[in-house]
Amino acid sequence: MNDSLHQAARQLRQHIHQFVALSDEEWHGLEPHLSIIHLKKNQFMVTQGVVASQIGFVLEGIFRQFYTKEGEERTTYFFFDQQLIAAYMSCITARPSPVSIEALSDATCLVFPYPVLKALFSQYTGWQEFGRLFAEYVMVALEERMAGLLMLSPEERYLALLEGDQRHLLQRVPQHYIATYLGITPVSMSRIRNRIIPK
Amino acid sequence: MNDSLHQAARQLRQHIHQFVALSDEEWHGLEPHLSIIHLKKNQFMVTQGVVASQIGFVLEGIFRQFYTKEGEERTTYFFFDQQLIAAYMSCITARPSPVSIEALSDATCLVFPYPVLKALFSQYTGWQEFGRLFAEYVMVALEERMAGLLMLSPEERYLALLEGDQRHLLQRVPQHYIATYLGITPVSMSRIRNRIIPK
DNA sequence: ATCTGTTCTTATCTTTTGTTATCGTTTTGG
DNA sequence: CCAAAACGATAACAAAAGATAAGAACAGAT
Repeated sequence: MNDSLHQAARQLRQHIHQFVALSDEEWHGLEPHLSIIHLKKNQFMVTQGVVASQIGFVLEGIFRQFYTKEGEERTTYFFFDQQLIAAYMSCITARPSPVSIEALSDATCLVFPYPVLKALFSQYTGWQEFGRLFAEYVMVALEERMAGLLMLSPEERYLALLEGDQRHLLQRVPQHYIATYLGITPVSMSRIRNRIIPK
Repeated sequence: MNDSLHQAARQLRQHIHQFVALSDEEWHGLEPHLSIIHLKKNQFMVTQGVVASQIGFVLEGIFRQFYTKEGEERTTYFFFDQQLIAAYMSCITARPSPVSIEALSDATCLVFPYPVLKALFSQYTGWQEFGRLFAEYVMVALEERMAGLLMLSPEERYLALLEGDQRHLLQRVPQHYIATYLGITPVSMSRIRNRIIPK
């Protein structure tokens, strides 16, 4: 049974390796703090208003991150397989999370506490470097997201999604979540689809 | 004459100190690479399409960062006194910058090459930590910017600006730049102002 | 298999925003 | 100091998006 934990840990290390090559010692600083959680569809991993303290790594499943305002939800991000998942901003700032993260399917995650990661930052240069590179990675993603919202029309944003890497993955999420991700209403997105598909 | 350079360097060190306390040795790794540049109003500090390699620190002046698309410009950020200024994304990714940065007034900056900073990252733990904290700082700012664009109406975004820290500084920049910063046209922003001021 | 709730489309109506053009006013450069 | 350019407000019209509601297709649960 612990096999699955070890295998998952290996996957996470592989993922982190894309950012930085950690020594075995550095890696072993994190490994004992890993555990696996299972979530049912529609279960929350992070709840708005609570200070987030867990970092996850998606082993299986789909998640959405969203803001709520006057009962209306706006999706800001989708998380898929083999991705780090967290209300990272809340972890960093230690302020209550403005967003919730919800499983859109039954899901499995490897998780560990952010305080552990933070301690590793100051303890090991490899982890400190990972912290920088990961933050830079998120930064670039956010900049592109912001630029899209500012520069592209709703139709262009939809088309960009269709051409993106996550094209096929997004087919598994309800369209009204995608609509709010694009900053428009589901009705408006339906019109856009209608306008485009005929081609 | 070198006095001004030293004084500027002290200001930069003070600014960086908000992120991390550098040892004298760490600081001296950067100091020799600092220089001062003067820009005239409307002069570009970073040009779209060129790989940026300079980090600046605004000593005096106002700057705007903007995207261009089919001749239309959208401002993504304003930079003021005592702020680090760069097409950081371009520096990090070593890809041509999608944005330009333009002085909106005669300006003075302290500058240094990004490659120097990058070398300091791997050489000193203090600098590595600064790299992480700075990236995290930018990340949080971008997340808030994105959330604003996704969650707030144009009018709410304008009101948020009026209540922001940079309230007074923004009075010195032409309104049509602010309009594109909010993701709307100058005409639309004029309507919003009209709608609001009567109160 | 049926029932219930969700999801998506479509239609209608309203509101908001963009577009274009005009007109004072201010700023800037020669 | 003057002419030209830039700036901001406003009006009129067109285009796009939001709100709401109705209905069809689909999935999940009992």
